[in-house]
Amino acid sequence: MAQHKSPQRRPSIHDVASHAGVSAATVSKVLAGVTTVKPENAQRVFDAVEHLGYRVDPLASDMRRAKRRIIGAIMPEFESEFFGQMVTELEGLAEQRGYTLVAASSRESEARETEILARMHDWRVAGVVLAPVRNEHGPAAAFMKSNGMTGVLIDRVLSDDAFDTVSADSAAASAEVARMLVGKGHGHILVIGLAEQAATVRARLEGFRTQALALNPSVRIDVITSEVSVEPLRSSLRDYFARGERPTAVYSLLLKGTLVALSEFRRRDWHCPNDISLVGFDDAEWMQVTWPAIAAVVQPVRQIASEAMTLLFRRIEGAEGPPTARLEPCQVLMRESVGSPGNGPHPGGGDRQQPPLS
Amino acid sequence: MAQHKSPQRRPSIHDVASHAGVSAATVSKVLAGVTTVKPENAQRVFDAVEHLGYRVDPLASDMRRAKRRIIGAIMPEFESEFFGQMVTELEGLAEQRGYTLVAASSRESEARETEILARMHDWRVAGVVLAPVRNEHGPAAAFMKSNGMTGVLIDRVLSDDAFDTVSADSAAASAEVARMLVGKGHGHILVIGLAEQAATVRARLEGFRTQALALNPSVRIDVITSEVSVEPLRSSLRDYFARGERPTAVYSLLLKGTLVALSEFRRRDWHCPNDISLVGFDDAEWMQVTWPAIAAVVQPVRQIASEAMTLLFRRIEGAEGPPTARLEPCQVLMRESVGSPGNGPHPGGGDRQQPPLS
DNA sequence: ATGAAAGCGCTAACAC
DNA sequence: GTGTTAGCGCTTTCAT
Repeated sequence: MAQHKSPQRRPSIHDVASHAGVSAATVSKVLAGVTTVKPENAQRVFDAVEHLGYRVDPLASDMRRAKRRIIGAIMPEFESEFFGQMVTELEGLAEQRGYTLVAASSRESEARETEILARMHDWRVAGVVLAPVRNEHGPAAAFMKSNGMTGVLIDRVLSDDAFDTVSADSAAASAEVARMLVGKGHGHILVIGLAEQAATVRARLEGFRTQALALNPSVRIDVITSEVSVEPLRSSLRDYFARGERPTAVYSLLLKGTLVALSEFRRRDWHCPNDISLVGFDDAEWMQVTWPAIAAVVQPVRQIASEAMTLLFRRIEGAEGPPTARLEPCQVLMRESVGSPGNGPHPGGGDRQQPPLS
Repeated sequence: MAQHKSPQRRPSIHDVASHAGVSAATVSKVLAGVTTVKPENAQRVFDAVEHLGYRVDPLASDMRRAKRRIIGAIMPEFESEFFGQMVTELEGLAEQRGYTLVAASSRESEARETEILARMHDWRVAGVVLAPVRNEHGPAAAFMKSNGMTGVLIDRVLSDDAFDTVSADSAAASAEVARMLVGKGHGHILVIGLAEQAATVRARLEGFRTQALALNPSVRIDVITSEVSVEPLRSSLRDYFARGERPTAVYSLLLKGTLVALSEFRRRDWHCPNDISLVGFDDAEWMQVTWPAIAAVVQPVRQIASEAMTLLFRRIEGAEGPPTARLEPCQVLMRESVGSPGNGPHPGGGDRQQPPLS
């Protein structure tokens, strides 16, 4: 039980040393677990530590070290469940190994991403977990490379020639979605996404398309993507429907797209799954309580986080060898938003017909 | 433009000093913006800095300072939009002032909360923004107090005798919800919440009850809360409905409760707003795209964050005086999940009747 | 087995 | 104005 917690100056290693009647160096050794210290002295040190409520100052301790026990994490945003969980996991994993995690949000900006990275470099972080805004070929990864930083790239990446990468197996998951949709008889499917996240989105798209066409060569797959942000995507989608296109199912390659799709369905008073089916990449808690529940691809957050940290620490400890590119399997959650085409009312070119509600 | 970015040893202040032909102390002064340096020398320093690509090591720099330029942030979780946005805001605000934000999730555990705080104390953070799991009277705040840490308490707090507090004006927002619900003719309303977050939840409950009864003394207000976590709440709610209770509206005092309410409505095939109305504390992006859109109280995240940081830095800079307790106004977003009672089918004790969907 | 000494990279007094 | 001198709190040779 710690006592003497004076709100003022915290005890330093010297206080412990003098209290234990040994030198600071010995205290340091004892606390580092060096076994060559006389047990009796070690015990005195432990007693002094407890008595004074001494705790190592990680900042001072890191000063003398080559690599500081800090891990940087850069996520595109913190607002979604996916990245929120990711940060939580990474934090726990870092803490387990005695490291402090410093997380920052790039707010979907590559410029900010590099600035943050520079700041983390200033801190001499031991390693970085970067979830790039776009993909592994952006300026952030380049910065890390040219500054000899050690890191792991996650999420919107496929593989890299300098860093280990870990991401969800988008292609496989998308193929499974294709199997389900085509299996249910959907012959005209719209896929929506943001193209900037090139690597991942392309993988998702290709995985889907390949599997769908393999199962039914005559299936029609339309694609709407936006280069920039989510609003252009909304307009494109609106135009697409306005010109009378009537797919029986929509597959959104990202969460924001799922939201956009739902809101456009609302505008037109279309209900899932009778009027149209919907599947989205990325699950969220609300998707199982809405009416209808929304089918979704669940990314294995914990596995990605844990694999990323394992690889990262391996590199921090000096592991050599070519970078690895891990793909973690996803789970596809079929829910009520997916039905068979032609089962519901599905009025021809039907536009809005009634006020919303119920 | 920085050059000579050797991936190896980064230039130190001494490298800059010798390159500029001055002492390290002078470099330090120039970089700190001290004006008593000969302009010519200052320029040589800047040149050297640019030439070498020198950047201050914040860790080393903090060593000599009393307060380190680090702010700690502890949130109950990162997975919800509210806390995700909060961290993003806090991070930006800290960065603006040249501070690094270290964020950690207490994962809704008071024990972990204190551990994190202890670790942050080890780092000698200049200040802490704590969003306590329960309220301002928990062990975390006590720890801060007894260790003389400076901090601000946010979100699940009302006021404290040692720390400034900033939170949403739950009571006022709840009163507004009451006005809307009672105004629409609801005479039997169920309020659900988690009681542990005592301070805030009680404020919300009382704000609601007081206003509702003022408007219509005969309104019936049932309350279901759980001490522990969300699952008991679900059971209680299920029991409540199972025993035939049939309020015309539900007001959830927290996001998880809204989710639970929706999923229980689903179980019974009740639709909003025809079968029952719903309003939730805490808005989320999905609430406006689901069918129906869910009415919600929006907390002013940015204002809370900005006010908290302002107060915190004032204290860090040594401001004295009694702690303040700020309440930031919320916005109530009425949406389709709220209707007038008796407008829809609303079958008496009606249990499930049809398969779900549309 | 232990301690003295020398820093890590930087800043703050205090001379000059 | 500027440099010298001392450290911040800790770790790490390297004598002893």
